Amino acid sequence: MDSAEFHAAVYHVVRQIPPQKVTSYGHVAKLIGMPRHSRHVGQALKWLSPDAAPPVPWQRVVASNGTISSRGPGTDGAQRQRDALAAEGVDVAVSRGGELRVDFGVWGWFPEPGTVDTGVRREPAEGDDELEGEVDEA
DNA sequence: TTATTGACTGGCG
DNA sequence: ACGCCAGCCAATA
Repeated sequence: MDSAEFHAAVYHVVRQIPPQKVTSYGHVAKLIGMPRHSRHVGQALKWLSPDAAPPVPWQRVVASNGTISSRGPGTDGAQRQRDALAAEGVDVAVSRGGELRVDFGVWGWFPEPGTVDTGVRREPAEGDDELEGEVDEA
């Protein structure tokens, strides 16, 4: 899988996160079959253009402990993520230290790998004709 | 070529 | 709860 496919897989999976649900970078990495690429999931979302169509609900991906990474003092990314989540009804708690976090027990979405469509089926082969309907069975 | 850098994770104290 | 560290691996410098 090259970089473009990795991006595509990340976007495809992230787009399947239901509204009012959140998951972690690490879990997205697992879902696309690359469990050690959690950081690159973040990169893929970082590089995502805001006017992508269809939109990618990047706000539904947070760190494995449920917190939203600050991305540095001078940035507002975490704030925008909180706003985006709040806008769709997700309760984002704010700790005393100003740390943003969501309760995975309530909002978590962690399906088993293989139960979601990664958008990457198999290597295209000669005469590999396929009905477009059978992308998933679960 | 090697070194550093992450929208990270998991373990240990 | 919090901090520190090792592992991780593509992109950058």
